Amino acid sequence: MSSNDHQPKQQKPSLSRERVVAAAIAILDGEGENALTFRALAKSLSTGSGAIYWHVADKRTLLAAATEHVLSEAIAQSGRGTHPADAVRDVALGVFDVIEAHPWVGTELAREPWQPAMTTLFEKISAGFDAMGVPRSALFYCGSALVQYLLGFAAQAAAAARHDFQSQDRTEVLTTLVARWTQGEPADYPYVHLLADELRSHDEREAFLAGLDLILAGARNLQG
Amino acid sequence: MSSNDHQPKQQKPSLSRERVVAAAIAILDGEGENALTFRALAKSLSTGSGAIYWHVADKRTLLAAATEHVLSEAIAQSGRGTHPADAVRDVALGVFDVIEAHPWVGTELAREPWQPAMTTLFEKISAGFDAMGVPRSALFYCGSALVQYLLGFAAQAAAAARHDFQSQDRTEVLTTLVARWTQGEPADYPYVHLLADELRSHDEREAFLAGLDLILAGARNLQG
DNA sequence: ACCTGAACACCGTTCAAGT
DNA sequence: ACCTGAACACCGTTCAAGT
Repeated sequence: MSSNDHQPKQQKPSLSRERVVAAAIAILDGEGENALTFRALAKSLSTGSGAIYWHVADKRTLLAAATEHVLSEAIAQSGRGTHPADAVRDVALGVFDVIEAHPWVGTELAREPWQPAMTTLFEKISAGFDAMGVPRSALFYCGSALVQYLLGFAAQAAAAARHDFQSQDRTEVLTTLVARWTQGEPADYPYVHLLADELRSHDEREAFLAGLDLILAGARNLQG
Repeated sequence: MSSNDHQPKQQKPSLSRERVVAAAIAILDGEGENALTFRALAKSLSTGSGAIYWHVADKRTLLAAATEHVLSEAIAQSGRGTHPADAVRDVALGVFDVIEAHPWVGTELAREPWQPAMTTLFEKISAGFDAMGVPRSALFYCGSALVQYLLGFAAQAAAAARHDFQSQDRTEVLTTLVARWTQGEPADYPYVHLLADELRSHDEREAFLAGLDLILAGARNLQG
């Protein structure tokens, strides 16, 4: 059509599993979980939807691969800290940060908790508890408890992000939540009403760390 | 066809929100989460799929109503115990038992944590922590931490149940999980390999209670 | 070996038409 | 007011046909 038609044709880069996963992550981050369909993915990769199946087995696998991509590096690099408890905190905060940045990771973890990266996480956490002096017989329970706390946060954060994404208004979402929260009679729900303001104004990271410290304190309590 | 054809025609009971929810629960319990479709539901109620929309707004609402139905009663009746910590344990165990009996409740909680029944749960838990002597300023964090631990268990239990449901063989599922679990080099994952046997043989209820006690011990630690 | 895109099976949801 | 069931829009996935 135009005069620069004769410049070398844009070499279409061939598809690969990495490019598919990268495109999936871009859609998930930019347009939300519901926007990820094989048709949308094919369009963003300028290919047919069937082509994707040559590189990933199905949507579950694709979601797992995307999760693994953003999670594994964060977990691998985490775990620093002079005291063992700090190292455990650092690992947990690594996951926290990933979920804040990519809420769909929270959805995926809540649905399919045992991603490969979670094994690395369990390893690091167990090492931390061991270094804290937790007896061998309690290591598994401590690790499991921390993982489950993490998964619970993931579920809650992902649900909140999904609602935010729909209404584009964080304050409105929180107001709605607090309204439902305080729907019961104050006489029947004194603590809920007492703590409703904190629900509205709490800092997620601070609450996350406070809960983490509860588990760490409980674990410290198990020292021989 | 047969001679008792002239008995009074089976009076077809009219539809209602309760009957729809009850039928949904029956499908979820009996045939699994994937079996719940509006077509299957309509068939089991001997009606058209459009009729259901007269009683429930959409599938999300239906799932929430089903969850509320099995969860609210369990939570309302729980919370007994002579010591405050026992009362908190009792509430948490109530949810544990519901999820063991109806794994789809775990999926739903992991996806949509703030069901109405969860407000009652938060109320009871907060009362327990207060009675344990947790300072007012830490009540919200303690309650949130316990809820998130519960949600994490819900996610994990539901995922396990989904896998069990597919392969009809709990041992096989566990073997596969442990195999993936111990896939890494023993030198790189010493704790994972050390604890793999416990992953295979652990009692869910015991592990759940052990994690719960970690949080309770941490909370007790906050006493003024 | 890898890509194309129409076709298939199956959803949730709507709605004109009935009673 | 409530029910019926075909129709619609939209999925994930498959597959014959191409290169």
